[in-house]
Amino acid sequence: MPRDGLLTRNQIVAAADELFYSQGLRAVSVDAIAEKAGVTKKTFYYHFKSKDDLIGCYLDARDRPTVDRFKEWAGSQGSVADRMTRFFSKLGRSSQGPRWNGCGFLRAAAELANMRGHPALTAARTHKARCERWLLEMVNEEGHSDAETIARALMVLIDGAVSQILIHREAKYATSAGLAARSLLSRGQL
Amino acid sequence: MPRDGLLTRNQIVAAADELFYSQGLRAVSVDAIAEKAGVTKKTFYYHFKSKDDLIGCYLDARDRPTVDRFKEWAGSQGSVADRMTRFFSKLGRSSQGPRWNGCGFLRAAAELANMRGHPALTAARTHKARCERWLLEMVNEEGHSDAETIARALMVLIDGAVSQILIHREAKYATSAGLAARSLLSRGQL
DNA sequence: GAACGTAAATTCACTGGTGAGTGTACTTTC
DNA sequence: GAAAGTACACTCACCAGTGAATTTACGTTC
Repeated sequence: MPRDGLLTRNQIVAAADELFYSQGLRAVSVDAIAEKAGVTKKTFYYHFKSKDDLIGCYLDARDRPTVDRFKEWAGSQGSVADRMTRFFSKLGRSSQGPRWNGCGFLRAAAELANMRGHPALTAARTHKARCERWLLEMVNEEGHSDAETIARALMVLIDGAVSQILIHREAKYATSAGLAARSLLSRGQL
Repeated sequence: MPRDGLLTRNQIVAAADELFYSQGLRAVSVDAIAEKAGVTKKTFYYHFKSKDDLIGCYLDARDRPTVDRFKEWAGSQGSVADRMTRFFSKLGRSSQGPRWNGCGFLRAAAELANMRGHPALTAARTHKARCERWLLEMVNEEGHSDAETIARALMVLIDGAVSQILIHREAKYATSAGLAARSLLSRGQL
């Protein structure tokens, strides 16, 4: 009994998102995703070329929402230093939720590190570039010299904080990252 | 034909190291490791309780050598800022080697993020704590206030740089991390 | 110092289960 | 009635882990 194709496809991606994000890419089988989506495997393969294809779509679907959440965390009031402080504070709080498992893009890149050309790596790169661009715009508006280097450093702080929290499960790494961000922005160069 | 048991065990760990680090944990089968080590699967299971057990041993074996390499990169001359600058410069260079695939501990933690209690997560935490302790000692010797926060921030910078380089395969993220480290250390507080 | 027994180390062949992906046929909508 | 969407049942490869038998090193005994 055919339902709306796009709806089915979205249900599959939603199921994949839950499963992949919580358990990892290779740990989740196509069967498990199909079952969670309430669909047979053949239907799955009607909508996606392969599991790798789905992995790419899963990450693509996560891109915008993630960046939007970041922007929301940072807010639009105050200096870049203020905004990053808020950002890291929110990150610290959010990371203590029971479902939090780090950055899906980072984890995908870690798991598929050797698969050059894999759609997931492309998606991760694209996403991280978009984050960095957002950071760069913020830094630029404030008129820092060497804004690109600063934006990259902020990106390093974000992913570093996420990684450390994932390992230790302690929010204090976000606080430390916030401190580093403030000191970076209060000078702008060396 | 029994050989020296410890020798065989080490050969298995060495094979696992190559395979796990280059391809990931779940991507590598016990069969592949046994074959690379020149041993049957049963011999493997004579030396290790399970694949998860081996994964833990693989990371444990990596701990000390990794920290030693870090110490060597940083050297012992100059201020902490100097040493971190050298460190990030070496990291940037090393990351461009053909075999480099990021941090094995981080990647293991990313792949097994949901496996609370897994030996790999314990090993990763232990290793990162050891790195952080090294950083803390360095920072303390220089008499910074709030040395713990600074050490944590340096740790964030290291793993952040490694993550960004893994994603973009560009060494410039190490340079940016070095800049952030210098600005962090040149003030020490905020 | 030769024969022996035992435990450590190893092998081959196997099992039960699960993985990704497919062939064919059915159903619904337009 | 054609095409889009879905289902069931299947293939074949691989995977983690095991059972039973075998080989070797080495300390003990005569």
